[in-house]
Amino acid sequence: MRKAFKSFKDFIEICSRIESTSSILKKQEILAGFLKTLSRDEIKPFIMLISGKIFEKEERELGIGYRSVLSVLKRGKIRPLLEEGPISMVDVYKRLVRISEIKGESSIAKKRMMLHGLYNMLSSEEREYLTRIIFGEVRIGASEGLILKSIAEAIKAPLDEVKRAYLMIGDLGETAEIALIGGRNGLKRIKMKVFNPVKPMLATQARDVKEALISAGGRAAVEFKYDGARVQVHVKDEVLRIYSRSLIDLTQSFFDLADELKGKIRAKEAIVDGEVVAFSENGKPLPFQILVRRIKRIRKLPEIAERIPVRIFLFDVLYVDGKTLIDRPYMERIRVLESIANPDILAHRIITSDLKKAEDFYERAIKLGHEGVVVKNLLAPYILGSRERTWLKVKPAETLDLVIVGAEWGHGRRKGWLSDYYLAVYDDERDKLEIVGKTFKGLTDDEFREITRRLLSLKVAEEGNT
DNA sequence: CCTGTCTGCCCC
DNA sequence: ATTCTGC
DNA sequence: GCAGAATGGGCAGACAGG
Repeated sequence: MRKAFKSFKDFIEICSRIESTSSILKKQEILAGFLKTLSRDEIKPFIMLISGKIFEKEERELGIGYRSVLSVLKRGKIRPLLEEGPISMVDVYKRLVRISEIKGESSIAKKRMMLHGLYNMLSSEEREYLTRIIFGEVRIGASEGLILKSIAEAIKAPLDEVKRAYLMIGDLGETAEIALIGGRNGLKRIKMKVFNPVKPMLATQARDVKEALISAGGRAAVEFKYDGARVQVHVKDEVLRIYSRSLIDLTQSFFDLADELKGKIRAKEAIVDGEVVAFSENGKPLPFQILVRRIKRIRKLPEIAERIPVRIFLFDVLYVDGKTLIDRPYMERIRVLESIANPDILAHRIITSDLKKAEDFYERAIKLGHEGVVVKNLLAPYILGSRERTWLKVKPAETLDLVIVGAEWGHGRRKGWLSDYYLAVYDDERDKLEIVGKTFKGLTDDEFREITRRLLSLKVAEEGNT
């Protein structure tokens, strides 16, 4: 069957049809229908454009943002040298890729020039969509979930099969390509593979240890929750790579850790899950803000690495030597993890049904400078890319003593009250108040009246509305 | 060199 | 990361 | 309760321009 090439205009038409449809099922039907008419080279560009991403896992960036678009739009339209036919959907995508490839001196000007050329080929409606694509804000209600459903519908496969494949490869365009070309068999062949990072499982919040322990089944694992960056470590023979939560390769940023880990994971192949934490010389954990200085740093990385040593704490394992473990219960995975990893790179954990012991463990985590704990159901499988209630994080609520240093008269319902408060924190070292923010929430009407009265009695100056 | 501006499926 | 909203 | 969309703060790299 021969398929007609899609113009960018066809793409826009589908976008606006989906956007103006409120029913999710209808959107899905339109999308599935369109997917079926695409030739193989058009699948990936289409998926990327409609989800407003241009790139998925690639280490590439567009380098065009708000400022560049604004400057290009201000230039207005120029007359094209040749009257060209309608631009194809794939061509628009390729041009965006080409823009991303421009680097080095005067690259910004060149990028803007190319963008200008592209805008000039488009109608005003097409331009609007292109702008939305560039900002990653297509927002027509065709997000990840709907696209997966549409792929499933297009090839008449169960949604779970498509989802499973997507979670294993972590790339929507590739998933669509495999599904639409290779069908259900193509999807089934996809397996978890080393150096193919997958989306990590996430935890939901619990109020306190008691609530967490009860909902985790009474007897549960309690692990330290570290204040660092979530990472996935992949090993095969002598090669080791470290990926971030969003599947970015961070091996370079943590080159020292990567080296150290090679001798500490005893498996031919493995994918493990953990947290990287910065430590001070005296062995105290440092806050995330310190760690982040190493992430994606290039300049003076060795010096920074020396100054900010990091440790890793592994708490799960997804794959070992050809075996995918995500469907196995937590306890079994932990046993495997303990059998392949050195004890000094494992997250601190206890397994208990005793609330007192769990709470003591939590207190100890806080005292040692960690964020709190994560309480885990012992039977829970590892659900890729999902926020699950089988993992419950508990951390202390942030509280701060603040002083109201300014207020604005309210509008509408709050007319006559001071309702917008500037808050400051007292800086001991410099003996002065530092404004840290502003709030207008969290008070009842009576409290507003009371605060207005008290603030007026304490007033030192007034200007305009403030 | 240094400094300011823009950008980023950034990290949390 | 958190917060809000619509389903 | 869930998923999606919107939001914030801070940080470093790349480039432009002096």
